[in-house]
Amino acid sequence: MIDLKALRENPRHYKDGASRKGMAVEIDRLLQLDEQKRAAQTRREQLRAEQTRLEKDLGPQLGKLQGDLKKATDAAERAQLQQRIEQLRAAPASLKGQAAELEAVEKRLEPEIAAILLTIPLPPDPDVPVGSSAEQNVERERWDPPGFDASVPFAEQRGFAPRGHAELCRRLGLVDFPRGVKLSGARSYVLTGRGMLLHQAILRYALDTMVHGHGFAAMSAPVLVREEAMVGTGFFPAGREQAYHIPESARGGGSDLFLTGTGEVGLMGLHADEILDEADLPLRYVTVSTCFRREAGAAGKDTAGLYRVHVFDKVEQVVICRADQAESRAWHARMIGYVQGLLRSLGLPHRLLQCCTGDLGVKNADMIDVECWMPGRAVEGAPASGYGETHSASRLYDYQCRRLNTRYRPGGDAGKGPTSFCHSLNNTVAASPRLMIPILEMHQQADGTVRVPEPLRPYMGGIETIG
RNA sequence: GGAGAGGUGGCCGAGAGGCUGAAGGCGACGGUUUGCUAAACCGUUAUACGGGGUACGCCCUGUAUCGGGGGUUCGAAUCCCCCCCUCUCCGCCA
Repeated sequence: MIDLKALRENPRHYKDGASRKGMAVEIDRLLQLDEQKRAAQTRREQLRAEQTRLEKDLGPQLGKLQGDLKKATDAAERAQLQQRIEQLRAAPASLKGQAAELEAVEKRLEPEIAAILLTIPLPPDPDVPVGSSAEQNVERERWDPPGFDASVPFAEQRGFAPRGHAELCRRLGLVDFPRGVKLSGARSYVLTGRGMLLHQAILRYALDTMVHGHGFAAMSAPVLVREEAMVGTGFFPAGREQAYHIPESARGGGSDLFLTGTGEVGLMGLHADEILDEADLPLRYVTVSTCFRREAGAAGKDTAGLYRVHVFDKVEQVVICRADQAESRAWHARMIGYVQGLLRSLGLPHRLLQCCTGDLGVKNADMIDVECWMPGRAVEGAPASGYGETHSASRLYDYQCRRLNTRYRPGGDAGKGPTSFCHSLNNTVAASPRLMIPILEMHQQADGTVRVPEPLRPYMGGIETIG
C-alpha cells in the first residue's frame, strides 16, 4: 500500500508510476473522495468538541433542575421546569444529530477509499527500464558452467539430442503423471522413488545453504491463511483468482481461508501488526512450504511436464530491514547472489533478467528474475527460448509492510519515539519440481541416465547417477 | 463438540455512570547524588487520524481508542445486546 499522505502531496509521482507499470488507476477519484472525507471529519470533530463542552456545564444544571422538578408541586412550576430541561437537552442533541450525519458520510466514503488505495501500485524505481511486457525485460548477466555454452545447441556440445524432462522422468520412473491426473486433474503429478528423493534433496540443500551458509532463520509458515494475510502481502485483491479459496464461513466457521501460492505470505504475515525492535533488524527468514496456484488464465500454457503445476514446494527467502533505500538495494543484490551461488554449485546455466516496468506487480519497485537453461525447452535456432523462469527477486520498499502494519523503532513495542514501516524483500531459493527440469535436462547423459549434481548426493543416499 | 473463566496502557493491576487517557506498581528513558557499580530521590513515559504551524528535529490543537460492533443516556472503561479472541476441564482426533 502506498502512503496516502504522500499521494496527496505528489499525485504525479504515483500517476507516472502506474502508467509506467501499464496499470489503470483511479487516483483522481481517490483524492476527491479523500478530500470529502477529511472535510466531513474536520467538521464532525469540531461539532463533537462543542458538544462535549456543552455537556460539561449542562450536566450539573440538569441535575439541579431535575431535583427541583421532583420537589415541585405546583403544576405551572412543574411545566416550566420541564420545559427548561427540554431546552437544555436540545442543544447537544442537535449537535449530536449533525455529527452523526457527517459520520455517516465518512463511513460511506471509507470503504471506497480503502479499496482504491489497495490497487495503487508502488511506482517502479527510476532505474527500472520502461516497457510494457516481459518481451522488454533486459538481460543483465549470464552464467554457464565451464565447458558449456548455452547459446550453442546442446547436441553440438554433448554429442546427442537432449530429451525433455518429461520424457526423462517417465523413462527413469521419477514421476507418475497419469496417476497424478487421476487423483487431482490437470497439472498434477506424483513424484516417485528417486524423483521424490531428488525433489527433497533440492529443497533440503537449498534450505541448508540459506541457514548454514548465509545465516537465515529456518521457519515453518502456515500455507492456509486468512484473507488479511493475502491482502497484507499484496497478493489480494489483484491476484485473487490465483488463490485456492476455502469458504469456511459458509460452513459456519469463523473466517474463510486461502492456500498460499508462496511461503512469502506466511513469512511476512508473521510480523503483521507488530512493532519490531530496530536492533533485531534485519530479519532474515527462510522457509520451505507447499505452494498452491490455480493458474487461472494459463489454460493451454505449459501443460506438459513439471513446469507449470498447481502444487509445488518452494524454499523462499525473505528479508525485513530498516526503511533505508540503500539497505534494501544491498539486500536485493545479496539475495540474488545467494541464488547464483546455488545454481553454480548445481552446474546450471542461468541468466538474470531485469524485469521492465510493465512486468512488475503492484507491490514491487524492482524485480529481477532468474531463468535457468532448460535444453528441452529450446526451440531450434532460438537459444534464448531455452531459458525458463525459476526465481524471482522482489524489492518492495515499505509497500508490503505498510499493508501488513509491520513497523519498527528502537526498543520495539515498548520503545519510545516514532515508528517506521519496515522494508521487505523476497526471493526464491529453489522451487521444485520446476528446478528439477534444468537439473535433469542439463545433467542427462547419452545413455539416458542423469548425473546427480554433487551437492545433492549426500541428500540422496550418496548416489551419483539416476538411471 | 460439551462445561466454565476471562479480555483495561510495554507488562502487572485498580476503577463499577461525569472530576478517568485511565490510580498504584513494575519496566524503560532523562536527571540529581556517586571514585566505579548499585541503591535512593526527582522527572518523563501510548497510538492513530484530522486541522494549524515548522528552523522538516518537531511544536500547538481537536477527535478517537479500556477485545470488536451496535444500543441506553445530556454524558459509558463502567449499564444492555450481538460478535470475536484467549485460557482451563471433558470428549474426539493426527
